[in-house]
Amino acid sequence: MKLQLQIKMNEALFVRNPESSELGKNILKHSVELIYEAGFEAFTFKKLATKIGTTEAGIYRYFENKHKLLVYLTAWYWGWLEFQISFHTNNIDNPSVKLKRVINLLATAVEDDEETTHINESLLHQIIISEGSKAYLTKQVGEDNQQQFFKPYKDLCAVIGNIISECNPTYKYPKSLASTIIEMAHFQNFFMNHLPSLTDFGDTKEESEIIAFLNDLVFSSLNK
Amino acid sequence: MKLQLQIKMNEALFVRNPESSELGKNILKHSVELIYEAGFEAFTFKKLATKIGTTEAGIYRYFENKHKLLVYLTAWYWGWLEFQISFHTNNIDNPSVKLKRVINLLATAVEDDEETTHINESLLHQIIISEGSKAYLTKQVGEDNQQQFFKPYKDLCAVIGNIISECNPTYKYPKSLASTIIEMAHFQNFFMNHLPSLTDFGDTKEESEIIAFLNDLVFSSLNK
DNA sequence: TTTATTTGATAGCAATACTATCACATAAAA
DNA sequence: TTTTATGTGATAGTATTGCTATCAAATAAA
Repeated sequence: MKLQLQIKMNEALFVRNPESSELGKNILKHSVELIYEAGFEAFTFKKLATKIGTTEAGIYRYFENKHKLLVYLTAWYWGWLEFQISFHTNNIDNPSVKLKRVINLLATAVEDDEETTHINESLLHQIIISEGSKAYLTKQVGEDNQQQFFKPYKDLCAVIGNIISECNPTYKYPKSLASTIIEMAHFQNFFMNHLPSLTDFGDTKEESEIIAFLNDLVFSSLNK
Repeated sequence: MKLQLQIKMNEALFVRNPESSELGKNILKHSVELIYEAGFEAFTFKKLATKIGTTEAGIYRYFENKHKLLVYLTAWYWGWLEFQISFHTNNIDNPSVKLKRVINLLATAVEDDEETTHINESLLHQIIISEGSKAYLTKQVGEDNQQQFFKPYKDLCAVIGNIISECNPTYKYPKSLASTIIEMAHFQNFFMNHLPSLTDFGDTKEESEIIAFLNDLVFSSLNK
């Protein structure tokens, strides 16, 4: 059985639904690869079109501009990750165990699941680390937020915040701690690989150390 | 007495030293204002030139491109902040008191010190919150780092890491905790103002709450 | 078989990101 | 006082980016 994971995306993120056609799926697939290779600043629809073998105008039929495409990809990622979390923490009663599992999922490089989607989750994970914050660090955050573009991110944050509150109902900052975990799972990874002196993991460059750091951080706060 | 605070900048960041001429200082002053108003993506040398009353080519005589200018401004900010920290924690023996003071400085909106420099520190602080990470979240981090562009940031992180180690010599992640404090002082501020559901401060939007959160986070970790 | 949908191909335009050149003013050096 | 160096202004030009519009061919649905 080959099960198709379909993530319901916000309609305002695209002009034409990229999941609805071959070209659309190609745009998603190759944009992930190209952003990964070239970085978001150097990424253009022209280059993407050439890579796919279509024209610039063809891309514009699906996405208004590259910012919307980036927001689409990040939203997809957060939706996908929330599914992964609900899947992997299913049937776990102990909220601390659940939270540890969540931290693992956040900070672990994902393997590409070739069966389920045309998107390479492993590359996308790297993109989220390097480019993810650029989706909201803009002048238009307000409007984008009003259009619910960041709902998947906020939902995920709420889910984690709830697990935190389960661990310790008196803890005062569940949402801020949740967003801290999410951001730091990525930033410490980026720092470790590119600006190692900002971390304590420069020598080994092991994800497991980031996980240990985050666990220490979180459970110190919750078990005071 | 009017004391001139001069921050020694990395020579590779500029073509011609902007501190060395009136036009140069104007570039710094107005670029801070323009990036603040328009955001970094919409900021161009053309617009800056028009605002100053010079030409595009005039700006290029000082900065190779807008990325270098952003890196310059962030480097300046971190240098300035390290000075503020060493100034305001001078003569404090107790490392915990020192660390609290540091968290305050990181998370508090600075007032512009019109006397000392032509740069509006208050606007620059806002720029660092919204655009700061774009200085290093690029494909060229490696080369930029080799040229020591991020030294002021790394130095600041080292300073804070040392205070953390003074507080608790057995704590295993002083540098990662330091970079976490720095980043979160800014990100929680950005979230509070633009994506409030990612924080616990959406109702009040008070900086003091971010400070309380960071203090709780840090001293829970250090006083286990 | 008609009609709607999707794509490819081409054109074009305004803005961006630069580089190059010449001339003028001014201030320091000879 | 003349020479020389320095900083700025003005103009021009080019490649790329970001985006819109139009037309025709191919394919699939009605």
